[in-house]
Amino acid sequence: MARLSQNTLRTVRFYEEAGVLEPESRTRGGHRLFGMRELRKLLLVSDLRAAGFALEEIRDFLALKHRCPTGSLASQQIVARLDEQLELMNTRIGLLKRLTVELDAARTHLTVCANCTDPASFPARCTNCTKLGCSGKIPDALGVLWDVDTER
Amino acid sequence: MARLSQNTLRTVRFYEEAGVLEPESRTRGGHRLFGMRELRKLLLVSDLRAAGFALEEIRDFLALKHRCPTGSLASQQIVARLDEQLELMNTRIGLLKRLTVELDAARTHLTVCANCTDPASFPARCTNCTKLGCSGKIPDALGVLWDVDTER
DNA sequence: TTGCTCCTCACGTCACGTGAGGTGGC
DNA sequence: TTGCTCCTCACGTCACGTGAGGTGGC
Repeated sequence: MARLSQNTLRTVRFYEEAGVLEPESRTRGGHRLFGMRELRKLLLVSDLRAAGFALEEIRDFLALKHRCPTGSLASQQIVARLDEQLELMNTRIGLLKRLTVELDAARTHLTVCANCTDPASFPARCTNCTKLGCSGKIPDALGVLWDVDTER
Repeated sequence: MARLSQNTLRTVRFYEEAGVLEPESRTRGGHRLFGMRELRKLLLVSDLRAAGFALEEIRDFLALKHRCPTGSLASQQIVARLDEQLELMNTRIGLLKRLTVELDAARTHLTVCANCTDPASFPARCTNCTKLGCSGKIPDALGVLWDVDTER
């Protein structure tokens, strides 16, 4: 289970403690035995964890169908939860994308403008820079990294 | 600082303990005083944390320029680190996107195919489903949620 | 003087990591 | 019988949360 899912043994055991996974049986010596169902569940759990969801949320999410009296009610609840999760993930994707743009701008500035100004004050002054790819101002992230006041 | 950066007071203090932030001075009573420089740093730190980086990595990253003898060396090192970080963030974005596609497929299946098969076995059988938007097979995530063997 | 905010311990929590010492199973 | 893997405590860690009890500053 651990190897197939790229997790550690400790993680699998911790998920069992948390009520997310359950071995289908045990060997006489106490070794846990899992089937395909639990493996597929673990793979989904790993993805949801990587997406930033807490174990408790995940456990509740997985238990939703089991706790609904009718299938159509379960279906409704699951759709509602999926909507919440998709929204959260989209905002996370948005944040990551904005940050990549910001860091990429810093990278561009450092590489493109390396020698376009007085080396002593690099990368502070770039107002009149005419190099290709230079935005003409210091990206915020770079200002912080270089301990420079960009004053925005 | 805390309010302006959408963090808690505890978080700001913890970042100080971790050597990431430093108040520019203290009032007689011990109150921390911060300036714009630290606020801008904190905003970057918050973004990097949200992107999944550890405080220690962030601290080292911020200290890079300070620990390089020359500006051009610092520039090189920072560009190298930015490249690593951008790659990591891109893989994270990829994972999130794949998961959104998967969960969205589950959502579609639950809403579009709600009544296209025997309600008792829903959402298991969808092989001959002709509804618009139905892929004809159960998305993995939905299989797990519905505790159904999709056998892939 | 009254409120509200900030201060410092200090213990709690979440999701695991990391040995210590022992057993299982091919 | 030898290796490698698994087992159960149990304590450590990271990034904070959450009071307890006290002071600051307008």
